[in-house]
Amino acid sequence: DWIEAALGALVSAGPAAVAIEPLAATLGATKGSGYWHFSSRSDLLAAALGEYRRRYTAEVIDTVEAGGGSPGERLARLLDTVLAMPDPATETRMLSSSDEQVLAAVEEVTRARITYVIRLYREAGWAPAEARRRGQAAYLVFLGYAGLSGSVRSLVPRSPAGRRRLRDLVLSEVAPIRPPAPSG
Amino acid sequence: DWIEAALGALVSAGPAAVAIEPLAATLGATKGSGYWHFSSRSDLLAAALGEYRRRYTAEVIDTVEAGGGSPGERLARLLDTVLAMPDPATETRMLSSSDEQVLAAVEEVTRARITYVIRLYREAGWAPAEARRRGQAAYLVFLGYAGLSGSVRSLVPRSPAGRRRLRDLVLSEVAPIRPPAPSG
Amino acid sequence: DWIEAALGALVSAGPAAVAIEPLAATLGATKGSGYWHFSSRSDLLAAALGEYRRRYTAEVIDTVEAGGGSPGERLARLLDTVLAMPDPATETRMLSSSDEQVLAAVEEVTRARITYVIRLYREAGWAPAEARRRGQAAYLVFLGYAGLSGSVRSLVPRSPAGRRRLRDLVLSEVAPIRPPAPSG
Amino acid sequence: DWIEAALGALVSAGPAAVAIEPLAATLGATKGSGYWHFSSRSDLLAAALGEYRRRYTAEVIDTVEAGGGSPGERLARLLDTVLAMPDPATETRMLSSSDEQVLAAVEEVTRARITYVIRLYREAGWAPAEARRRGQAAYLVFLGYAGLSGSVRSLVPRSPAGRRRLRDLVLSEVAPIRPPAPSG
DNA sequence: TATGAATGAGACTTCATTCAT
DNA sequence: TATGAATGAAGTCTCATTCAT
Repeated sequence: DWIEAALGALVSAGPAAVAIEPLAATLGATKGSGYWHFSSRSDLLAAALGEYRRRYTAEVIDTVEAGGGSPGERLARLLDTVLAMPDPATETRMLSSSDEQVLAAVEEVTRARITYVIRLYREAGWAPAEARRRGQAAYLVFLGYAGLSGSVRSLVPRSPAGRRRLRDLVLSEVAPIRPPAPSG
Repeated sequence: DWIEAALGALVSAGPAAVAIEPLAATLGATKGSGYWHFSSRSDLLAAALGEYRRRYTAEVIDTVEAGGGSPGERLARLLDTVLAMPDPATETRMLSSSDEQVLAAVEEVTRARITYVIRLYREAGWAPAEARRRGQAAYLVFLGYAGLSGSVRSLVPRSPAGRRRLRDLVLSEVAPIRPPAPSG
Repeated sequence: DWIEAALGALVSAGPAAVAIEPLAATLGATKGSGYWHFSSRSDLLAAALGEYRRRYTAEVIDTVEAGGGSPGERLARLLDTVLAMPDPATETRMLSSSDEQVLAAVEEVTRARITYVIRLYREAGWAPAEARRRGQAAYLVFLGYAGLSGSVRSLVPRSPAGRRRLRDLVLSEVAPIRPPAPSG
Repeated sequence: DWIEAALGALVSAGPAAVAIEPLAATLGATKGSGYWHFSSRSDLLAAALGEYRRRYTAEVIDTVEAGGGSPGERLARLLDTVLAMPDPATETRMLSSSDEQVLAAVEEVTRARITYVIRLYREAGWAPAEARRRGQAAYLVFLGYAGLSGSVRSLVPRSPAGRRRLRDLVLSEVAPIRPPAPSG
């Protein structure tokens, strides 16, 4: 229904597309109906953002955690999941919105995600400062990947094998999760 | 004049802001005037994108090259320059556009930039495949940084010192430019 | 309940405010509920107007009459009452409505009020034509006062003392109720 | 054109009717055209109110003054003019508006008109306080007349003769302009 | 080289009203 | 006796675009 359609618009076309009239047209409903469910466009957007926060952050983390395994295994699964997401450009569209509401949601999900990644590095045995650096670096690579995926696909690995290679690059070189061997 | 104002709008507010009506208001001109200079909004946007390509890619590379030095020194200067750019969110806004024209420009500048970075890694002595991987990783980090800079500033280093630290992180860990010592 | 709220809206914001949606919001009820009680907005308005006719005309006259006294004393009390009414702008709002229903109510209350005032002048001993003239003049002053009270408060006496002065002005000069002394 | 139509709507149907879409329909133009001439509905209303202030206050006073004569003659001409105005309900509609803009205009014209009437009484030889009382009383009668004219026509003299009688009532009884004879 | 005027599409919002349950 | 859901008209506003001068 409306929330599903709003989330769809948000993910596939960005916050600007979360508007009552076009969604009504999509749903075969009238705008009056939209204004029954949501008191304003802003209200509709809030609902879509709430759903986004849930599905694109909390649920992903929960699923990864539910799978268990070592921090490295979980980070690998997390990367596999997020690199395989359809519409990675969603991330970039939200990041580049100038809407306060959107920005607040972006801040929240970003913080939650980075916090989780840093936690994985901590669990893997890295010292706090080092874990933070690596977690941030890994997240920046993800965002960059999402940005390019949405536009210049030719410059970014899109095949499963390519994505696996990128995942391994992050895991072993960009921000290795396996701590250095105890001694030289 | 119009092109300057259009570039300003592009850089500070994104492709969507490159529109004839608001720019006319900014310039104290009339919409009719805008349509004399540019046959359509698309035409105006094309001009702004051309200017963007020049100033935000070619000129930056030329300046870095003109400074000379080792590949490592040049990459360091390049990072210093792009991390210090005002409005880093511009990158994200362009990346998230759905306009074909914008996307074509994005593809062109992205390709040129990555090609240059890869070249630096080549010059530093890395084998082609390795240089490509590192160049891409470095560019992804830059894009991620630009994305966060435009929205969640609190999560990204914005101070000169913080930027220097990020630059060094890229140079020495994420995608080291100094090739491994010949022997163990 | 609904009628009370409708009368409140009528008196404090005019006939246009007697609408189902806003009243439902005020009452914490739904629009559907409103349409159960009243078949249409017009029906609701009719109910509010009926209540208005009762409370703002018949009851006022009855109360004044119940107080007894000479015609002059009763007119004085009537003026005190109507000049002290909260929301005198109600009168003006109804007068300026273009709704047939409202206009019919206005005609009815106006006729009843003027008739009563003329009766007081008749009882005070004035000849029919003279009583009619004075009654009308007195009512016009009241309406003018109500009009200004709702907008340009600074130009109209709002304090109890000011209202008393206006009342006395009407009673003794604008439309004196005490008939001229029989002899010079 | 637009201003004329806006004034027409204001005078014949009240401030609420001064809206861009309906006027566009009336004029056979498009709303876009309206938004070319006026940046907003508020802007259009401001223009209409400006015109109203001019024509329904300043011009009336100027014309009356231009005719010359004693204060009594001028007040008589003023009353003849305003009692004969088409759409007297305009006054009531403006008085009962809740729009700040409209109220400000109402305050301005009311003040200007009452000031002028009081001046006539002063010129006729009345002391300041007395002139003020009479001026206000006369204006209240005018407003009351305007209110009833717009709604309950049957209760108000509409014929030229009836209006003349009302004018004379004001001039000689409600608020006599001829000062009392110097001595008993 | 512009300006002024206008058009029309698209989106926002408010309500009176209807209707199945 | 309601409630929830939906419709549609009417008004708001912003812009890209066109065009005569």
